Amino acid sequence: MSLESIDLDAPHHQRGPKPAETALTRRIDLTTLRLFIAVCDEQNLTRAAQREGIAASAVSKRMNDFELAFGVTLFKRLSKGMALTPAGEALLHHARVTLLNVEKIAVELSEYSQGVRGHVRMLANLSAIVQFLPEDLSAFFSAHELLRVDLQERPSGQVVRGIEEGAAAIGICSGEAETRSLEAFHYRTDNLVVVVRADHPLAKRDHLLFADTLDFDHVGLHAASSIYLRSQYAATQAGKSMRLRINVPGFEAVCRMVQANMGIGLIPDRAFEVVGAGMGLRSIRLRDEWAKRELRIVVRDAAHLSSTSRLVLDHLRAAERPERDAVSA
Amino acid sequence: MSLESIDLDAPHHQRGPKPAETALTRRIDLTTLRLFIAVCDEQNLTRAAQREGIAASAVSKRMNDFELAFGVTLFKRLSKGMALTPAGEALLHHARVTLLNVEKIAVELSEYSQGVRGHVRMLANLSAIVQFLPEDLSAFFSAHELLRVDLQERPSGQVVRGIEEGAAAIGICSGEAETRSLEAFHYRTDNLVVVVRADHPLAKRDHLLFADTLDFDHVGLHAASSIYLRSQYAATQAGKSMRLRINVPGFEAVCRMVQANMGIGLIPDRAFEVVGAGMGLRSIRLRDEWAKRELRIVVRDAAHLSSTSRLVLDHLRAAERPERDAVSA
DNA sequence: CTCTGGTTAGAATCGTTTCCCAGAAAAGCG
DNA sequence: CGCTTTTCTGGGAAACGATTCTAACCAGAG
Repeated sequence: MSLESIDLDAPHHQRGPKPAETALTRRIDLTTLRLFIAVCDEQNLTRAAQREGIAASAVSKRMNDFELAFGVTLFKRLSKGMALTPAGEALLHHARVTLLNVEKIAVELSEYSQGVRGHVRMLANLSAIVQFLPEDLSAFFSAHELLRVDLQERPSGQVVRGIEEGAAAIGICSGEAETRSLEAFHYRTDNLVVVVRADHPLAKRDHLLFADTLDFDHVGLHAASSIYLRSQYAATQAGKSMRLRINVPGFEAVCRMVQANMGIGLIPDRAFEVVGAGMGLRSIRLRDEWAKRELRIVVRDAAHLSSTSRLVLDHLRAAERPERDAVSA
Repeated sequence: MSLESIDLDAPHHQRGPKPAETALTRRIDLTTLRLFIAVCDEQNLTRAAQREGIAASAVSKRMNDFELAFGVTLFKRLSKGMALTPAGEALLHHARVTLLNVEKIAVELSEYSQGVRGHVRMLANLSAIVQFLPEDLSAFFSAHELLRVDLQERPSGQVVRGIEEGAAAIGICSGEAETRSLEAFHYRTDNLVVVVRADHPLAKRDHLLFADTLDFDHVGLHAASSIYLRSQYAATQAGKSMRLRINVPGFEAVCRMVQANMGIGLIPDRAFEVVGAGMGLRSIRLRDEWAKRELRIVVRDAAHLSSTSRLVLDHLRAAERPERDAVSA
């Protein structure tokens, strides 16, 4: 049985007939799962029954029937209550995530019942979320009040993966991330700036080359961030090293650290305007070519996007033009 | 008299913070979700009913009741069949995920019914999976035939996150990853080696300093990998730059690229033995101190681990000793 | 023997399915 | 063009099946 158990997700045929599996799948129902969780929580069938507002005997029957149906013992019946077996623990984990999912369904559908007309799941990296999405999405919402967006932050690589797997419809990632089989569109460009205290030797400069900053301590973003990766690489190219005092998660944290005199930071220009403006810090534009970065929109298949997602996609794609390219018409 | 009206005493102070939500959650059941998916797939209620082996009117009723319960329209009823509304699409997505989960439950419980005694979910980084886990786990399975392990590959940072969130019980990540609130144990150490073609100028060397390799083109791992990060940093420290021709995902791909004369590669020693041995390549040990790396086991709370997970944890922790530390007995 | 906690039995109840049919909209056909 | 046929979704009554309830029973610990 060696490594067979390592998750091999063989893509079965469309809806292959699952001979015995289907029969068992049908014997699972949410009420049973809910009760099962209650019993696990309380380690006591009677209390679980009270909590769920149902007779204890009914709970007992459900648990027994379930065990019988699967030929599995979920609990050890002790005189003091019920204790999970390993099989029970396995079930508990899956039951929890399943019910969590069901709650999501209820919440989302309730929103629709209260007038929401569409839902779009999005993944985006930090730069996009901090700099552009708030305004773009709020502009979008003012035109489409009844739409909702579920936005989650992920590093660019995970964004691509999430879109590929269908976890979300629209993703925004760094232009350097491999988009593999996905369709990609230009979204925005930003420019990295150096963040320094007002009393820093570099504070009076108008613009800089990254190499000029390498004589000072740096505050870095977390290691998976593309800014961190890119600046490390640039330091290497310059034949110098970057003196990192600390790595923090998020642009605001970078600014705080800069404020606390831990070093200088490197963040996108718009991010500085948003999170660092009121902190008495200075931002200095980087002239290096790589400091001008692209953010891209990725989708699995633009042609088959849901109408709602398409609205969002079109809006995001159109968002930049008024600011930079004059529309020729 | 529906169930709501039978609200006799039952003071549920326990946890009733979801007044309306709970009620709605209870109106969702898996049969309805399954039927709903069938209707979406077929875009036709009658065919969906046939496929599920049930009367069409029953399906119709379920769909209508469901829509009524949530005050939502899921389908546009066309004369040619049923077409999803945005609300329907949202539901479809979640319904698919939920049913997939339920199938996992059925599969896993079936395994238990066929004798499996325990299940452990693991996350590990690539280095661990390629180098050590196959042997360690297979040794483990030969001692515990009736246990199962679900192993998924993730970059070290995501491993930590997954363990924190309870997505898995045991994680293995780079020693450099921040383990935050997790408990961490030593797992193994490996040593990076330089992979070169047999006809490469460095091929005859017995050992190297990383700095010696910087005059040659490199084949890099994907940007999130700790090897890539670490070697970039080392190049910086050495005051040189690393000339990267290409980044690839996986040790075998690195070796293939080296074979194809794209440059030299940097991978762990054991990984070379496993994936690069038969490719006519040479591996040269790196003497740099940082090239000796640690892999760590992380868990959320070793004291409260399930008995099955504990077996795995103990096995993994004990795995290295026979090779390095002689047991004093 | 008493308390806690789980299980069983039988009756009442509730929900679901089925069957049959109606209405509505295309599609086929003279 | 009008008529019939097909296809599809919805509605109602009866039958069936599953779940629940009450009440009693059982088993171990203190």
